[in-house]
Amino acid sequence: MFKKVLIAEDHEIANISVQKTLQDLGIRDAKYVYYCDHAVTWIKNAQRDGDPYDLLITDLIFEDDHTPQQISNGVQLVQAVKQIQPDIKTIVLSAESRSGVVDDLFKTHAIDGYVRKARRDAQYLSEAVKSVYANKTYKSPDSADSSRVKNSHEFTTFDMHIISLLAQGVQQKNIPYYLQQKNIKPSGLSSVEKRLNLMREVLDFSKNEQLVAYCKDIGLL
Amino acid sequence: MFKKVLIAEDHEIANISVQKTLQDLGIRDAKYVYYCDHAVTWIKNAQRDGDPYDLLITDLIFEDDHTPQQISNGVQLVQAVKQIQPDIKTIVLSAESRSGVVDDLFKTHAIDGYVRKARRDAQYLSEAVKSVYANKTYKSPDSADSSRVKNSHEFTTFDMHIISLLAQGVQQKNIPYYLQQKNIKPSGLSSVEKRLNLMREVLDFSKNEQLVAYCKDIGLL
DNA sequence: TCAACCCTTACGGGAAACCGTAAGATGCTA
DNA sequence: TAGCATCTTACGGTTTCCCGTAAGGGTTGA
Repeated sequence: MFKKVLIAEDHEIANISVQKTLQDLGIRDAKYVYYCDHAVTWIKNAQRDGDPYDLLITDLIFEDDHTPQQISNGVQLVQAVKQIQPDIKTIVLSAESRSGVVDDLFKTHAIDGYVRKARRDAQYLSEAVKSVYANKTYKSPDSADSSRVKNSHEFTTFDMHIISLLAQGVQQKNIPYYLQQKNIKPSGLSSVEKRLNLMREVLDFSKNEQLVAYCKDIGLL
Repeated sequence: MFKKVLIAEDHEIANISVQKTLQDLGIRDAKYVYYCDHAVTWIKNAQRDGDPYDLLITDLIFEDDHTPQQISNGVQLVQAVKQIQPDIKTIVLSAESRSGVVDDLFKTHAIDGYVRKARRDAQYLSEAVKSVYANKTYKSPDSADSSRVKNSHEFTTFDMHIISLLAQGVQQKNIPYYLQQKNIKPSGLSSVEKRLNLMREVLDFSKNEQLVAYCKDIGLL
């Protein structure tokens, strides 16, 4: 089993339980911190001292309490930690249920496990730690049934820029201007219109409001 | 200190920590349940056996896991329990941060304490239990900010119907038809337009896409 | 080099949404 | 009941959006 584990979780109540779960798994050396910056410091120091951590368990959202922090959320923390110690295992523990966000964690940030804070989260966390220790990835069963991909659409960054601008209240006819500002390749109004039309058609939508709602739901916005 | 305490909290991780917090306060007889209906049963039986509970600690939101329940959230639970045993003390433990909701809990449902799930929630919970035992109400300090109401907008059910229909892809000009179907009072197209215009103005938005995004963000959709 | 192709952009007609104005309906008060 | 206020609806002109067509611009391959 893992020897050294670092827990980054701002909620005291959650933090306590994670500690207890790890104890029940026979993990003695568990350090728990309430801020992302502290987590980075401990990872750094352990690495420097030749006694690195085996596993990082982190939340996604850390609440701002007016203590200025360099790193303010779990995604940034995972990135920073992997830069310091690329071989560290990571499990994310969060209430996030949107499949887009969770899938992105595995795909883009190469996390090893995801446990959604829900009914049997302690049990699933225990299973996650065991799975990850066996070099397997783990996703708690109640999280993210991304199977509902019916007639899904692979959103490009171009798509996301457009939808993001719409959600910010930019008028369609002004979108080309904003795209040029960011040096995004197709910037013509017709291209924007064509792309929106395609997205709506694939997803069987009729209005842009649906696109915005859909992207919010799956966590792309 | 309280003798008998009942904890209703579906998240295992949170439940474990609440138990531990109570133990640290010297409370031995703490029963913990994961469903509202179970809570009601235990309150009833204890009352019947002449050994009632002194305190109920409950979450607000209980996730549906396909186990059919009579009572599905903390507000309903508090109401039901007070009907069985009016003198029981109640502390709500929840992530809810909207001051309106919290204030309503104290005013309408006469709860004795509120602890927001946040950084020092375990510590605040401990303080809450002690305060409530001393017949004082308690509200955790971080749940206070009712100041962020800047240019907020109180959404009516009418507003929500309109935005919901938009998010479902209904064309604006067809919304009157849907409103009539549901016997919603103003159903004219002009009324819909006026209302949308007002909402956009109050929130300083220019497009309906922003309204949809906003409602998704604050959990109204 | 030319030609075929794909991607991007420009244009124009028609539909929908936006917005101001005013007429009608409802409700309250004197 | 008359008068006033408020809410609802109807109607138009303007803007924006939608969508099909076609022209420009770059790449590839014979």
